[in-house]
This record gives sequence, C-alpha cells and structure tokens, in this order.
Amino acid sequence: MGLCQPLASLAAASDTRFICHAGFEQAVWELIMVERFRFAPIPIGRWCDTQASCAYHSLPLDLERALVALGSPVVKDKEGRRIVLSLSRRDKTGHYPAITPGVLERVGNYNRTDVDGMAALDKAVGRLPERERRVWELDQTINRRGIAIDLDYVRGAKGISDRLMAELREEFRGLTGGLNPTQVLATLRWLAERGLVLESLDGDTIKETLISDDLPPDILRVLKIRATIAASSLKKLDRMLQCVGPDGRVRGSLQYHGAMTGRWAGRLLQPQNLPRPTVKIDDPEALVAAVKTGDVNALRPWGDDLIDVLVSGLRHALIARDGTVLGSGDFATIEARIVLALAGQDDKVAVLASGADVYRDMAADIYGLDKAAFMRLEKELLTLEQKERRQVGKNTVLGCGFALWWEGFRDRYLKHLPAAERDGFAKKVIYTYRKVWAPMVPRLWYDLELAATAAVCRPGNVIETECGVQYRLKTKAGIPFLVCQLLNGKNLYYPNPRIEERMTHRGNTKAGVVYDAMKDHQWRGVSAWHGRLTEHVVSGLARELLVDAVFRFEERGFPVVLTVHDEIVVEHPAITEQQMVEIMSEQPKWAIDLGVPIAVEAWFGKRYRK
DNA sequence: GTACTCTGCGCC
DNA sequence: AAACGGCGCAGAGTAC
Repeated sequence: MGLCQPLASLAAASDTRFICHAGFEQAVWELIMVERFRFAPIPIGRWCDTQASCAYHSLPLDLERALVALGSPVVKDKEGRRIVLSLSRRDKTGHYPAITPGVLERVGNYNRTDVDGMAALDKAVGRLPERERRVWELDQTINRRGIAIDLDYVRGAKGISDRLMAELREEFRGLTGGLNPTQVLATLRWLAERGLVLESLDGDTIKETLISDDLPPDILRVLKIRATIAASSLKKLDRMLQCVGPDGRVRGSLQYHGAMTGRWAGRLLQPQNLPRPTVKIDDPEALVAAVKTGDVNALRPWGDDLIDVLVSGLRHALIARDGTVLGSGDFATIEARIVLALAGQDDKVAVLASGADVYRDMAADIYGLDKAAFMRLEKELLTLEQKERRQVGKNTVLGCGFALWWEGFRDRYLKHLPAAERDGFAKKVIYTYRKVWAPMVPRLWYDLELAATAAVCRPGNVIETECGVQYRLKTKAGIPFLVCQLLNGKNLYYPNPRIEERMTHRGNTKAGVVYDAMKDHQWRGVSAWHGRLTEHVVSGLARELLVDAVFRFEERGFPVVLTVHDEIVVEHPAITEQQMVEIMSEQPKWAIDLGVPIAVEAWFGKRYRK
C-alpha cells in the first residue's frame, strides 16, 4: 500500500487537478478507489478530460490517434494491451487469468505509456475555455443522470421481436437454401442466379424493384424479408438491456462535442436515431400494455406489419421515472432559419417570423403559382397535389441551404418521379432556390469560402465575413488550425489546413482549402468547400442556442436527460408545454441581433415520443 | 481472436 | 460560376 500516501494526499488537495481520457480514470477512481478502498472522492470540477479537449479541437477522440494527429511519438504496446484486456475476461472455466508479477509488470508498463500519452496530450492541446468547461461539466451531469427505461416494456418487445425475426429468418433460409437475410453479397448472388441483377440490397433499391418488376413469389418474399430484417433498429432493445443500470437508467449515451460543430453525438444505444413512428399510435399506454403481454397478436390493432408496430413504439421505452414527466421541446427548422438570417435574406426571414407557411412560399416559386392565393388556402383544404407541392417546397427549403447540387437533390428527393422527369425538375428546383427564392444564400456560401481561403493563405490576418463570422490561422499543440469564430465567440477548429488541388464532382480539380478530420475512422484530408463551411457555421450556431437553453433548464431546476441536436428532453415532476416553449424561446443577444426567427414545438408526457 | 473496412440504416 | 451534409451502430467480410 505504498502508493496510498501520495495518492491520498493528492486526492485531498483541493487545488490538484486530475487528468483522465474519456472519463476512464474517473470511473476507476469512483468505483474502485472510493467504493472499494475508501479514498476520498474527487469532484467533477477537479477532473480534466483530454478527450473533451480533443473533441473541442476537432482532433481524434481516441488517445492513440490524437497523438498521431499531433505528430507525437507514440509507443504502441499491442501485447500489453492484449494482456490488460484479458485480465477482465473469464476463460472457458469461468476463471479470470492469474495475476503473476510478470503480468503486473506488463500492465504497469502499459499503463505508464497511457499516462504519458495523456500527459502529452494535456500539455499540447490544453484545457477547455471557460464556457466549454461548463458545457462539459453539464455533459457529465447529464450522462451520470441517465434516462429511465421501461424494462418490462423492453423485455416484452424483445420477446415479440425475437419471435417475429426468427420466423422471418427461418422463412428466408428455406427460400434461399440456407442464407441469412443479412448476407448481402450472398443474397445478391442468389438473386442474380434467378435472373434478377441488383446493384445493392438497400431499401430504395428493393422498393423500386418491388414496384417496377413483375417478380415470382419467392423472389418477392426474399426481397421483402430482406428489407424488414435490414431495418435493425430493434437491436436497440438488446442494447437497452445491456446498458441499463440497477436503478433502471441508461447512462453514458451522449458524447460531449461529438461533431466538428460541437453537437452531442449519440453512444451505446444511440438515443439520437430512434426511428420515427410509421404507424399511428394515438395512445402510447395502450400499445405499451399490449407489448407487455408478450403476445404477438396483441399488436394487430395497430397494423398488419407487426415489426413496423414494434419499431414505431421503440421510443416509448424511454420514460420518466415515477412522479415525473418528460418535457420535450425542439427548435423547429432551426437550420433553415439560421442560414437565411445569416445570409441577410430578410424577406424570407420575415415570412418565417410571421408564422406563414414558408414551404408553400417556396413551392409557389418552383411551380409558378399565384403565391398570395396559394398561401391563403386553409391547411385542411389542400388537395393531394397541393400537399405534394408543399412537400417539394419543404425539401427545398430544408435541403438546399448548404449548396446541395441538382444531382444530390434528385437522388435524395425525386425517387418517386418518372426517371425522365427527374433531372429537369431537380435543375429547376436548384435554380429557383438560388436565383429566385434566396439569392443571398449563395453569397453567404462563397463569402465563407473566400474568407476561409484567405485566412489560410495569409497567416496572421483575421478575415471577417459579412455575417460576422471570422476566420484566422492559429498554431496550437504544435500544428496549425484554421479557426472559425462564431457570432458568440465559440470557435470551430480545422486541423492542418492547407491549399490543395481537390476533386470537383465532375472529376476536374480545383485548388481549395483541405483540412484533416476523422472520416470512416481514418485521419485524412477533407475538403472545406463552401457547402460544408456553411453547414458548420449554421449547425454550430444551432448548437449554441441549444446549449444556452440546456443551461437555462438546469439553472431553473429542470434536469435535462437527453439532447437530440435541436431537441431537449427534461425530466421533472410538473413541466408543461408552455414552460418548455418559454425557456427555449429566450434568445442570446447575438441571435436577437441577427434576427433569427425562432419557433419552439413542445410536448410533455410519461413516455418519449415524436 | 482482433482490427479494420464496407454495406446498410436510423436520426437531425 | 461554384460539389461530397453531419453523426453512430450492427453485421458481414477480410486480413492478420
């Protein structure tokens, strides 16, 4: 126990900071050192997480890759790692490996390289600035608080899901001579042998094939089962059971500053991509009661496709603990609002602020309609065609703000049109958005890209854009960063910016800014083209609005349990819709000055829903 | 076994 | 005049 003394006094010294990476050492301290060995607890305010600093600077989140990105010499100890991992696993007989002096030394050396790495990272990257430090502490609070799960419901749903899935898998196996629906290549081969050559087995391809081709029944069935099984969101049920703590709450499902823009990313069960319901659920409790019976047939009132029913009810697994309700609010179409305000597209900002239907305003321009008349129609009285046109307007407003090109618009939104009409219509949409509806927005794109490029070319200069966003070059941690300062002072960091020839979509090359980022788990060059820069600024500002609102909820005694980019969920004995709307509608000065027209939609209830 | 890549799917 | 949105998870397939 020779180690006790220095550690014990360091833990007791309130001015000593402790460094961890991804909260690991923190968890060890809490669960082993405090609970088992009775050391003094170290409050959150004395911990510094090097992963949080990496995240804030857009560096890789894992220690090893972060060090590589900074050009630090990294000692890889693969064997040490293997041994450390093996110590927490039982062998076939259910025993843990023996801890010999040799093993201990190996583990010690491995830990030493880890600690050295952390220290190097802490020294190079530095600590979070004041405001981000507060966001991170809030993140720790939310992640430790967790969110309650209805375990009976999850178990009931899993029972039904397992049964339905097993039946489908068995049927698929029978039809294909033993294949599993998840075997993409093998299934494609099987289909090709029967004369159906497909490029992929994704949902869109299958949907189109089912519509356009006259297929024999076995192939039809194979495609349908494949599409059902591939939508694997019900796997989240297993994840919930795996992650839930003894008190029925799931913890650690949010990653601080997970994206370049600072938004939280989802982890583990990934609560940020729970499927939206496809079947109508008027009374969640009725569905929940049916699921809890574990009887497959109890789901029939909600639809014939029972998997769809289960998937639609998946969100209801997240609940408010007894004596409380969940309150949820989201900033409606916040990114479209911010991009128009930043661009100074004042007429459209006014349309949004008035509460008028901006999607119809867009559609009227695309289809050449009498705008005033179209806007005046009662929502309930819209014909099917008018509703479809409004939907196109909606896709345009939401999709085109970040320089989506016509091919992208076509592939994303026009799958339902006859192939011959798609290109022409997509071009018309893009033209109308850029030239007619929001001509200021393209100016914003190019302004941002020009400024970013100028900042990279002229170190030492601060390049201001018309909307007030600033770019400059800065060296930190021994490498250069392009720094983008948002309207509230928050920085976005682009590591290793340089001017490089980069590919355009037509295969030409053109010089522009490239920076390094994690892409598909690789640290590699990414183009800072105008659409991406605009999206970063806009998402970044939306995140700032969200963070401000989260602070307000916490300050006023409404504990936050989940954030989903533009949505906040709190758990409280008596939160109301009005309170959600009020708290989220308060705006920081920069947003008021910018004139972002904010709209909040809210609900409350016992269960999470959309 | 472990690590990595690719396909596919979900949300904002 | 002007492109590729962001994110994470599960499973298969491959290489070592």
